[in-house]
Amino acid sequence: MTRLRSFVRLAEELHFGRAAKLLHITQPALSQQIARLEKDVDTVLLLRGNRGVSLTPAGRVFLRGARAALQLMDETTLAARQRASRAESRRLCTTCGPRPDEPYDLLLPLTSRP
Amino acid sequence: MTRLRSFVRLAEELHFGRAAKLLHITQPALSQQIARLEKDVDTVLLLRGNRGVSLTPAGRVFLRGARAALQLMDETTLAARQRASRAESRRLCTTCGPRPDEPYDLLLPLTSRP
DNA sequence: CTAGTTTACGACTGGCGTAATGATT
DNA sequence: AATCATTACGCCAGTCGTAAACTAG
Repeated sequence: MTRLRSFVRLAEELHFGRAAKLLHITQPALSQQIARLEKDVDTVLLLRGNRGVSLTPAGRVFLRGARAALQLMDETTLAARQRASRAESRRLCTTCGPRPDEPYDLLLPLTSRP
Repeated sequence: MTRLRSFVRLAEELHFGRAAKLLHITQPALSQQIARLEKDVDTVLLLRGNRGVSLTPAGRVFLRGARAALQLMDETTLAARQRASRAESRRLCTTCGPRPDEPYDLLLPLTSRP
């Protein structure tokens, strides 16, 4: 996951030094992350030039997917949290009873049910 | 990432033992993964009953997102690999020249260009 | 020599497996 | 007692940071 975020940042900056700084890690650490990512995907995602970095076609493809996946996970995490808070506030509300999709046995341990 | 796959599998099986077996890890390892995942998301995703496990509303929301994200990453990895292979075979083909979206300087090191 | 990336290496953290503990029927 | 999940703990792989090495201009 961290590797994906690092890759996206690097693909935006096209410069290991700047990207590493923005990610609050050192340049070698970023280099290792990318190396490992490329090894996992088994594909060269970017080309190291002496005056910076450029994306390969595979890298561009991967960038789109990585961005989408990261955004999806962020949204999902947020949605789950919000869903939990909503259930929580409803559980504390004494006037509203349980609903079909939210039975008490999914919200409370059996021991602490009223 | 592994945690997401573990969670999805567990959500399908609703049983730590079976899910762990299918994931080829031990039950405690799976328990720890889920615990860390819930800590990261800061939300209870599933409720441990004595006769199995059940998803919370937040867990169901998270499950959908996790499934989508995992599938997206799988597809992306595959797509990147295929893109790389395609570029590779085209690079080896002497009759087809470079295209606008595939300039030589992204496919070859500067030193080994014709 | 400078700018930029990678390699080497010691140290730390995370995650797994085994074994023990807890809780419920 | 039996079943299912969690906690405790030792161990190994992964990852970080510092420092050294490599490459191209």
